[in-house]
Amino acid sequence: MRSADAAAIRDLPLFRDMADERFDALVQPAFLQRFPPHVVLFERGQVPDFLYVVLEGAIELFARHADRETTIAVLRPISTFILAAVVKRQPVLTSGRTLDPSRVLMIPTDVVHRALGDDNAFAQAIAFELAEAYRSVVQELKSQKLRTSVERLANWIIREETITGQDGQFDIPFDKRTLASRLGMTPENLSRNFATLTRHGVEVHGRTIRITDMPSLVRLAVPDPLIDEASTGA
Amino acid sequence: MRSADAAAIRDLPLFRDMADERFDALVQPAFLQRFPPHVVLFERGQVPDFLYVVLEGAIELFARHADRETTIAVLRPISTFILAAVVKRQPVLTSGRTLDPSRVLMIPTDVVHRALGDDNAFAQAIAFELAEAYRSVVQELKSQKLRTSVERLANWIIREETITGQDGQFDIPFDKRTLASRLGMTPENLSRNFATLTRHGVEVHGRTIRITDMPSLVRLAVPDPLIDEASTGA
DNA sequence: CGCGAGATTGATGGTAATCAACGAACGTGG
DNA sequence: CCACGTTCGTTGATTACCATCAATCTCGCG
Repeated sequence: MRSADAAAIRDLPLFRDMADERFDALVQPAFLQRFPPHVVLFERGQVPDFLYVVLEGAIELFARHADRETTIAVLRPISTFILAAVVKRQPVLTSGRTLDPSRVLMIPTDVVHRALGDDNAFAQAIAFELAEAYRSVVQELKSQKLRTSVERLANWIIREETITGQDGQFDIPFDKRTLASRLGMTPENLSRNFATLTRHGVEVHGRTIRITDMPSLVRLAVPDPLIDEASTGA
Repeated sequence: MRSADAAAIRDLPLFRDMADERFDALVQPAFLQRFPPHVVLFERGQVPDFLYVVLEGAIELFARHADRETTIAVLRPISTFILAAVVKRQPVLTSGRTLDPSRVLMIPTDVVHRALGDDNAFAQAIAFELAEAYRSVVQELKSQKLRTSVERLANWIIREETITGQDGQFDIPFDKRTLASRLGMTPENLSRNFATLTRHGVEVHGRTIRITDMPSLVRLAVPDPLIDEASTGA
């Protein structure tokens, strides 16, 4: 593993408070894998053999049902995923695949469990991580149940702009079809929603989005901290 | 506190593995409160002072946005709630109110945090509890994004029947309007969906639901373990 | 017995999915 | 270097699903 990676992982909330030797015990048996884009890392329904940490690239968690498919989350560096299934040793509820070329750390489930039992700081960190993940899905559920699709899009734009540049402009970090799936709509509907937002202070050129009239956009979006605000990360 | 309550709480996954003295330290400073129906226990946006455990009755977690409102979860005995906000000391994302007359145990946040730091078994139990809660919301999100409203209702009926009697009949445990909100539809739409299910092996009389043709109902519902199956509870 | 909350039913409109066709961007091979 | 094909996105037409508004019904309870 690159030393830059090791440092970055070490600094994750999940590992930050561990003793050095414990951290080593966790990371030594781990694999660092590189994946091309659009590769499935695991299928839903399997008890996971590994806890994953995305170091580079992007991972999509998605679910299929009948002939429908939807994106549950898109993970960007540096985040863990399928922690809950690892902790409970239960089947993962989603499948996972790369969107971009990605580097992923894979820590065997048994190793995680050993650390969970041995190290109280680690157990606490896992509790924090899961609490954060839980809150984030609740926000997603609220967004889905309380907003129309164009409102979800508008709020996504506002949030993305604050995360990235704050210069009123940014690029969509993946396919529009993936964005549509993330936001719970069809690609066609996403197109139309972008067209609608044209009348509310948004310009779209390819993947580039520019906010020309933030007050107008905010008026339509009605952002709500209890739905949109990312945690401070503890 | 009634000794039957104490025993029941003691046996919760969250507390089961604690040493006796730790459990006492947690429960001694707690309050046992009795609430009438339709009383708000806490409002969204506040950092919670207590971790709640519902011992009797039913609690609804709900969210408002603009002039819309939806039910995020209904808690029945014996479950904890707003654990994630307590663990992270962050504002709760939902408000909470009683549906029925309820008895609720309230454990001060500080006390929970002390136990979290002191007791590895408790920290692990919290991680498990949060993992379970996380998975449950992910299932809800999948249901919401991948199913139509009549499918959600059909699956809810199947699930409820297996949980309660398995004699093909049960009572809806709350108002139909609450059920509608839980399932993400309007009361009017719930009515129509019940009417639709009449043609698929379901009879409804007031709050009583009887399944007369399970294969037919299953054919419409297409239940999916990764959406509908409750955890074994560890 | 009559009131009132909850539930149902009907009529209508809006939101979003689907089906279909077209257009733009990109990569490949001739 | 350009023709071609493929993929992705857009646009249009239509349908399905669901919300809303309004009226009526039911039933528990004072």
